[in-house]
Amino acid sequence: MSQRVTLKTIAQYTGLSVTTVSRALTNYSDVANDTREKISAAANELGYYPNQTARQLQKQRTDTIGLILPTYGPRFNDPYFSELIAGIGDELALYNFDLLLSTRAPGVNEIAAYRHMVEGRRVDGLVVVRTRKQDPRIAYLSRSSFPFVAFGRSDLDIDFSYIDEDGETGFLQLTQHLISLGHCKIAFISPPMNLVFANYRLRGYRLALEKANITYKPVYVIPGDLTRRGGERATRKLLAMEDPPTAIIAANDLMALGAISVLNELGLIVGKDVSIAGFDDIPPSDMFSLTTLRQPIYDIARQLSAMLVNMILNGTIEKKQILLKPKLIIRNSTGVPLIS
Amino acid sequence: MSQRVTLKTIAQYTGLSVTTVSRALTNYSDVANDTREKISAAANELGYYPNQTARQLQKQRTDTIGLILPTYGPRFNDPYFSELIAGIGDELALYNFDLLLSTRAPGVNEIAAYRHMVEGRRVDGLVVVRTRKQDPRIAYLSRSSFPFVAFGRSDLDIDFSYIDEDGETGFLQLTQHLISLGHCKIAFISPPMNLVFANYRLRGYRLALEKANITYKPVYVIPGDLTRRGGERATRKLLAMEDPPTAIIAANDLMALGAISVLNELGLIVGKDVSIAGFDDIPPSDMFSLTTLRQPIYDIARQLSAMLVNMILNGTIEKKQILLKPKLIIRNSTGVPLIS
DNA sequence: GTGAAAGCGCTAACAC
DNA sequence: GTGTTAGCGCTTTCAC
Repeated sequence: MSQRVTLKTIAQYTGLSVTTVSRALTNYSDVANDTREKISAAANELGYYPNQTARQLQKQRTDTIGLILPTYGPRFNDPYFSELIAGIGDELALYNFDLLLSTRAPGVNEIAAYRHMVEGRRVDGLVVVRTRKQDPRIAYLSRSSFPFVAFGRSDLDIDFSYIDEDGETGFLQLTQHLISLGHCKIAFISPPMNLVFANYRLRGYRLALEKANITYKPVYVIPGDLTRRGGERATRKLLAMEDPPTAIIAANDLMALGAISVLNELGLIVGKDVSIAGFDDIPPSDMFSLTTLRQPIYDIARQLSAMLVNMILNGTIEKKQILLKPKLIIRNSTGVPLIS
Repeated sequence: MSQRVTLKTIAQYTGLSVTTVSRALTNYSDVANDTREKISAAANELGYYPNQTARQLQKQRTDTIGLILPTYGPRFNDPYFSELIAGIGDELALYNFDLLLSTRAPGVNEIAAYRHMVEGRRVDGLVVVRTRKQDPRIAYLSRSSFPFVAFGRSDLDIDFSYIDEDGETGFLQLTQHLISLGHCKIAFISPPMNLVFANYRLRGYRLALEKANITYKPVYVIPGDLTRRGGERATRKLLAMEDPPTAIIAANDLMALGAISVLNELGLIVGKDVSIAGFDDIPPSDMFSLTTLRQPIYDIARQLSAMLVNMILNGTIEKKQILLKPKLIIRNSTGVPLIS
């Protein structure tokens, strides 16, 4: 590898001091015009590029934000994450910020990964996704007064910036849609109950039942894990019941797709024999004509990143909370129940 | 934000020198046992965590590898990328490496993003994906003798490490499968032709036709862009021809899914009215019973990362080239053609 | 075994 | 306008 070109190299080459070279190259303060030109000519010629690490150390800023993906199990594959990353990446590009990414399963190592980024000063801020009720990440970041934004709320008594979907209202609407079609045996495949949105979504579901005077049956609520496999397992259980539901609401689209694939396998017709609905409206969902609640993940990710960068750049203290209404998308996976 | 704890803080606290503290904390050389204990006690108490930036500057190593996602158009969403990131992230976690990620459309800014990571010394190595025939990224990295590995080959006369799928053999098999079913009007939705794998895949397709004495018809080859929308557009064109194909091979699953969605829309039955096949075997593909060539993206990503980290850690010079055979997965999207 | 000194490459305060 | 000095936080000779 050829000898690195540093400010020193240019300084020696031009016979000027390192300081002057630095100033000329960052368009700082007053440098004589011909000096500036001489220096940038030399910089070009020598192929100078500033060492970001040195700059970071000096400026105590990394121009980087961090994201640690909570991956449950190996080989996670969730369109949610690719939309998220695309949104964050595209937005950060506008500010010349970089994204430092780790994948880590929730648990002990997880906080270590956060410490590494935070206390190791690898990033200027963090995006926290899939918030949990007693979220140790949020507790930790808040305690460290480190800049962060979250995709989702938490049950902690902590004031922080977030964007979230109003899952309660969403599932209220969705469940009411099914009820209006004539369903009263409606099952719910829930997310892991430590996730905050699990409660909101479940609450919306229960509220709709209540309003329609349908008795809430706990056996109809099966815990899922947000993966397709999880959706499949839960659906199999539900359909094996002696009094199976006529409609299944999954807490996200991926599990709903799992449900659909089980129905297909059993030769049941989606939206006829059993109605299915989800949440997210990820790319494949329209192809299955899945009734769902649309959550603009990409846009939310962009907005979150913008919020975070502004916090960092302006040192903003006040927190911003945004609650979005998901949009009900009715497709053919939900229909009137068969007369039984 | 509370005062940062550095080596100096601990040094003052314990009355020892910064050097000794550093040595004690990195388990280096000989430090008296009680000194070491005293120091780690103090470090714990004060909540010390080494500043990674400073360490990087000193060691001239970042323990980070870079990935710049070539995103065509806004809101890209390709399961290919999430599998890739998952694989890289999981593997890097084993080595305590981080991943620095950018999204950038191919073009002028793209190389700037590479320069930023390479010459700005932000990373120790790079993963290049979706290689192109005259790939400026590979040319650049090779010229800079910067460690990198690629997912895919290139037409450049450059020796570098890569893993690639044998697309030619794959598409030969896939096309022969369709021919054996009785198809002779087989269309091909190609990737952008500047991508290296486009040629291999096209070549496999043509080779199969040739071997079966089927005349190659250029009108049956439509350029796509690897997205679902692109697959839809191409399919519409193909089906509107006066002599439409009975089978459509798409260069990747995403475009194949686009083809399927057009067929559904037109009320045509997949695998019956028209056969469809793809490449990748991404998660949704099995749900559409898509015949495809399986490419283990996640595993390839892990292996690529391992190769790269080894190059970095051991300063390996010799290049490694791996060509994998994709596996033909026959499902119901391909069937015998209708008698016409 | 421990410390002093130098330096990674850069920016910033202060002189002149 | 430009140079000198100091320092970001760490590791690494080289003395003692």
